[in-house]
Amino acid sequence: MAGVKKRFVIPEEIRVEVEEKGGFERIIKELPRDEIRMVAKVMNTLSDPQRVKILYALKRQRMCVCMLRKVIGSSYSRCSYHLSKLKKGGLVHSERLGNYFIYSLTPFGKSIVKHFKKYRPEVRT
Amino acid sequence: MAGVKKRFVIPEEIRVEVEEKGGFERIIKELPRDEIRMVAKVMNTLSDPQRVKILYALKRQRMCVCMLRKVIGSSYSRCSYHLSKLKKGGLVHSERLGNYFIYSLTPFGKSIVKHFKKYRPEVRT
DNA sequence: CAAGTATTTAAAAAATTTTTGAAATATTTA
DNA sequence: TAAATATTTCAAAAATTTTTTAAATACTTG
Repeated sequence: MAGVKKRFVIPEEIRVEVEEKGGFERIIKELPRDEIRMVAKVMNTLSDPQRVKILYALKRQRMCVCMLRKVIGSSYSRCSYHLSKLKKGGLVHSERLGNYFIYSLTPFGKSIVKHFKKYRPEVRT
Repeated sequence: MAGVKKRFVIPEEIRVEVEEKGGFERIIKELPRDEIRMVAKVMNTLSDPQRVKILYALKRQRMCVCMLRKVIGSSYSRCSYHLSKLKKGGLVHSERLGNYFIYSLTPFGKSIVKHFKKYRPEVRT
């Protein structure tokens, strides 16, 4: 009949474990929604190798856009697009120096770059 | 004239810093290409809030697909799509239990989830 | 073995992201 | 002030990712 919700069944072996933790609904309710959103946002900002490369380069040395575009091998506008994403994500910031814009890591950007090594599968423990 | 490469100019203030580090070319050459590729890959796998949510849920409790799809509120096939991405990224693995597939974090997956808190801007130091 | 359940796969459609190329800005220099 | 330089912005095109729907698998149970 229409509108009948089919009850879903958790396999026995798993249900035991779930009950020990206060039930499925509770596990769901206790997920840290804000943290999840933030993590996904940062991950998304860095989901492109060129943007990650920019971050690595800036970790070593602040640079103007004409340098950064050499680093990733791209046009100005492409580089600018990536930089604006990184900026919107709060990872880099820029200041004008004459005709140039000098980009560098924000404290937040630095704190993240610091943990990059965690993302090498070699680290599997 | 055609084919003339325009030499790019690094602003004075920056060039001093760059020379101290052995020059621009060297900075570029020493970027850890493999690490950059790996970082971007992991970030890319987790660039979606639903996938991050799955990881958080699995950190707490191994689950079958019918549970995970409730967690993220989606259809089977959508959930399956995300799971296959996570699997391809080496973050989760699955084992059959009768009619069910039970998903859980790989050691690599666990090692990464462990560092999620780093990705909250509140952590800015 | 037929029917039911859980899940995956495949293909097409929809949505999002990235790239490109041209034009707009702002600053410096002649 | 005109010309040159560095960079951004915008809109269209191209590429990629995600969603949807339907069909295919594989296991379990009657």
